[in-house]
Amino acid sequence: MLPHIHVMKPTVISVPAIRPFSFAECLRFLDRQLDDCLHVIDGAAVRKVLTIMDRTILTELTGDDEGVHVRILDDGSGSITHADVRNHVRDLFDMDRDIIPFYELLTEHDDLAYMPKIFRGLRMIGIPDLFEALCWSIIGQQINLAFAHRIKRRLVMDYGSSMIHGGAPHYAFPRAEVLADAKPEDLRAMQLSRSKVDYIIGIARAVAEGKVSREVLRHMEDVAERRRSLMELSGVGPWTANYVLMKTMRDPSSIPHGDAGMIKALVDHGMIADRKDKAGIERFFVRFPGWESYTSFYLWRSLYR
DNA sequence: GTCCAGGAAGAAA
DNA sequence: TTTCTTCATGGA
Repeated sequence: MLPHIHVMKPTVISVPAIRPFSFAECLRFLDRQLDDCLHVIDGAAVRKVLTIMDRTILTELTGDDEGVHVRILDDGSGSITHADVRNHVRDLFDMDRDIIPFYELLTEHDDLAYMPKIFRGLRMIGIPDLFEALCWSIIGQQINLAFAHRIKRRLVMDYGSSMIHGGAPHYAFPRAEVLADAKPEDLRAMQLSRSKVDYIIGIARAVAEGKVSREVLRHMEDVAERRRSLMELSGVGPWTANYVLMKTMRDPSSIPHGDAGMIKALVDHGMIADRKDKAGIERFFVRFPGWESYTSFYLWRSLYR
């Protein structure tokens, strides 16, 4: 049996994007001082454990205006192909989308025309793992993001796996099979509400049993059916369903209705005067057909200037 | 003390 | 069907 030998020259995979693309702008969104435990910002690079087809690898992502460079720091079991990594990163940074039509719509809007300039190349950062997206959105319901990240960190550190690099652990979100068997009182101790504990365990079981997955959703007739299906899960309302459709399923037309941050951005931009002006919000989005998700994401981005 | 955070479910009206 | 109430906690 051969001894395990470390590869001296780490593998680097280049992933080109459809321009305009800006890795710096994507990094800016990831680095919001929110202490996200699922990636580590290190200067111009971000280290992140990627879960691809149920296996984990540790990567260091850098990039420029042309794309992303993926350095494999730990290939885990070694069974992930470069093509799989490339496809995963393309999805994570939404790199195959032509966002010029979106920029044209923004430019036509007097109060948002600054966005294609200031945020140029920003892509909607996704959450490829459906279970993570569901849990994260449930954790974040109705509480501020800093608090939500603290709760997520406790959950991930207790139930997630990690890969060591530079003496520091890098975490992957827990598998549904693990959280399906978690003790409710242990989750409750992480300052999740009793309701959210029930939601998360229930969804973990549904995902572990294969009742809910990206594949199951993808095979449905249309977005409306996917939305209905997600909302059948206890704990998933309109906001969460649309958030998951945006971040995981890459639906271009889902709006996170009721989202506190989005509404604040609309008020800040003078699009609506009253936070509960639903009709005003509907009127606003009429100007961005097919780009409602991106518009919501750029509105979120505007909150961190 | 009050109000708001990247809401949802169950009860009440 | 629409409108409260409750849930959890922290910060402004």
